[in-house]
Amino acid sequence: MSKPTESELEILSILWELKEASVRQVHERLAETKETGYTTTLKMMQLMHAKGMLLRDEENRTHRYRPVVHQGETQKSLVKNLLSIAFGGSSTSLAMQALGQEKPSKEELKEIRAFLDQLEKENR
Amino acid sequence: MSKPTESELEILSILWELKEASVRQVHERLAETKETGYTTTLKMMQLMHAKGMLLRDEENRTHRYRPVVHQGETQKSLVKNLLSIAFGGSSTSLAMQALGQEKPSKEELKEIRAFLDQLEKENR
DNA sequence: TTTGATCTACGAAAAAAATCGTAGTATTTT
DNA sequence: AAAATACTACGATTTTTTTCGTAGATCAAA
Repeated sequence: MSKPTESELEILSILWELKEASVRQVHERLAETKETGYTTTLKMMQLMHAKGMLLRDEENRTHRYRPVVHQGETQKSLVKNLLSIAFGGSSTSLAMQALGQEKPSKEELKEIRAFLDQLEKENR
Repeated sequence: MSKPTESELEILSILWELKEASVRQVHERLAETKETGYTTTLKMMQLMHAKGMLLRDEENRTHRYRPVVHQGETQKSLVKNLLSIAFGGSSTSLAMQALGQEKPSKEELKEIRAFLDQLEKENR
């Protein structure tokens, strides 16, 4: 599947969170942070549906949408792309850049360390 | 400064690596992975120069370009953006996603662990 | 049952990004 | 010095993405 555009991603993240939603719901969320018309959101979601990015339940007059791709897969390809295009492929520097930005909590630190141990173990 | 587009980033990363280059050099590198015409690259770089993203040395007939923004700053804003738009702000999951993608070497693992220790120390 | 609100569909336009051809010069090669 | 090659400038077009108005249908409220 082709890479979602910036605005498609905005919609996707809302849907990932809500699991499923109407255009109205998505639009309301979008409008919190962004000046945009209802029909714009509608069209956007129709397009995404046409592209196969969203599933649509047309049972009721108010259609309900769900994302086709899972957040994890999308994250993976976005990271992959970012990695190659801006970090010269170095996941280490990307990771550090991220962690420096939004400091992890104690629990998260633990989690990351465990993850690193895991990686190291596999690596031989 | 506004966020670079995908193709602008491609050019930027080449320039970050070479520090400074002619259109021809950049184009040659681009062409390795991408089907594209010379004048397209030229125009692109002229545009980026006009936008203030690239410096241009016009001393000689063959102009030489250099990036204005540093890789680090750009990485920072890209990560920030990705974090909020696709990872719900969780740097931990972004970091793990990245590290899982491109496994770090032993040295890098060390580096990351040191970085984590550093973070933890600061955090109190 | 009329009025108003809410939806979808759809066409079209606007805006943003990317591509490319041509012209005019300078430089190098033959 | 003629011919081939390498550059830049620039306009224009194409492609992609985003925005929005209008029409028609359904539903809810007065």
